[in-house]
Amino acid sequence: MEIEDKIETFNSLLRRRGFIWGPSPEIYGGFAGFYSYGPAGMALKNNVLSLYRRELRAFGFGEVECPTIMPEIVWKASGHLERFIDPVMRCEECNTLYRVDQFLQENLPDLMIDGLSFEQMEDLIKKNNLQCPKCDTLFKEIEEYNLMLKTQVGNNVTAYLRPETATTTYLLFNRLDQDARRQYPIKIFQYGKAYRNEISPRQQVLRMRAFDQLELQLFIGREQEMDFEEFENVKNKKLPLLDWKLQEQNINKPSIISLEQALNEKIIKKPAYGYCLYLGYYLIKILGYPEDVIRFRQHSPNERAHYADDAWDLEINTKQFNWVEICGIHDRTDYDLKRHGDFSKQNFEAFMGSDPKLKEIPQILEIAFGPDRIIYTLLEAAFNVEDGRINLKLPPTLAPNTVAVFPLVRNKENIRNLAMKVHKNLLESRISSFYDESGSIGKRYRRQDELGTPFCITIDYESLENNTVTLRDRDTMDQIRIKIHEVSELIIKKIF
RNA sequence: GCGCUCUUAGUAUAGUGGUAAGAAUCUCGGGUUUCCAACCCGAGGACCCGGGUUCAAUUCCCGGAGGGCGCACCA
Repeated sequence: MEIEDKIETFNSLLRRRGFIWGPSPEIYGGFAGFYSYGPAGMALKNNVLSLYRRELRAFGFGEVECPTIMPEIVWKASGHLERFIDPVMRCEECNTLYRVDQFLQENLPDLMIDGLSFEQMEDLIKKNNLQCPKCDTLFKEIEEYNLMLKTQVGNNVTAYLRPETATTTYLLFNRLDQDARRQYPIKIFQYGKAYRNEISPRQQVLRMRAFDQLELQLFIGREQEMDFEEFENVKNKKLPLLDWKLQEQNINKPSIISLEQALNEKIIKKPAYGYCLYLGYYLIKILGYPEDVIRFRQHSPNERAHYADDAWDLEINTKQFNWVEICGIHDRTDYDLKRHGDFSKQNFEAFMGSDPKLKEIPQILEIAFGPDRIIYTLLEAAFNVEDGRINLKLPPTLAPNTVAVFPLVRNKENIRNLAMKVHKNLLESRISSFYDESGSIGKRYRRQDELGTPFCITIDYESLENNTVTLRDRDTMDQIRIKIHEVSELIIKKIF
């Protein structure tokens, strides 16, 4: 079969080899915006997550897990109830849906539409006899389109599935403050599902209605944001930064500059925020993305979320979907804790600076990863077709199988037995080994190449004589002979 | 959500108003095989869902679901 280096080949690989399936449930025709991971995809995701958990521990982060459903008051306080509900109107004739605020701004450019209530917007429509541009039907009433999924809990109590994990982390603030013994910044992350009722989910797992988030939070004082010890260690690191002023000039090539320079040129405001940019970059780099597919893109002031004072997206350049945001870094200020303090009647003020008399509400810096987007972009970046051979160049630590073991031929009992023994020994060392004896040896190598397995071990006739095996490298296809009793040790050494 | 378009084994496809929907790859069993998708034998597996037209629908028509593209949307 001819293997072509095309995006279609990649898309079918995702399904064939059990990375991503869907939309789920496939046997019932599918439900847009919902996908499943197969064994290979899940192994990859878990490997990324274990790596991240190890790294975050080293960077001083603790992990929490909160419920995915929260009562209405939480989302009132967070601002999501207000901001995640869009005013829309539907043409009764042709059923086209319009975003009311944008429609009004276009048709009544002299008026200030931002901030008007639903009733005020409805009045404007009636007064101006606005009609559907497609079929000239008059508009009637405004409906709500709620980007949050609503549900009922217990005796008809309204609740919402969380549209982000971050808010649920903030609700723990006074617990965390005690737990951390008031040492700032408090570094916490949460991994889990979030839900958004996207109008039209597309682009596979890049815009799902149920998706994973991995969100890191720094609770930090105003003084510490500007004088941040850990910034000193990273200030010379160079990052590809595309600030919004560059974008305004239609420049889309990022400047590769050090964080210190970015701070001096006022591209970023706070050292602690610069540290967050670095941390986001570091965690993405260790997954093995090539340098030139990564950039940071700053949000323009009107693109920012309701809670953000500054926001940069870490984006990956993909073949299929161009630049894709896989991580967002937000300066959320004291917005969240202020609001939750007000709504819950709690006092979240703490002594955080050098003045022992001055209490303040902590600032929050957030680094939000979309693990599903990481998995997709990582797979796409790893996908290669080399001389008709699919080679998924995943970093060895992340590959679903670390090693595969084959008997050179399957009809020689002693070769088979030795191969199975080698495989079993690897498993006993808790190395994820895969045993395969079906088909020709070449076919077995290719199967593993498609899964990104970095090493293949083959037991041949020589193995029977001198207890050695061949170790084949995925990328070079070169083989070396090694002693059987050194296999596990060597694999571990090559991987870590 | 609107418009256009598409939907056949796991994957990528051929084809048809009427016997057994065809080949590839794939999977399983067997044979062969001293290192990169080799070969031989045998087997398995599909017309997205619902309704209509018709003696007969996978095929034509309508609706739905899902995918792609464009528009809108994307904290």
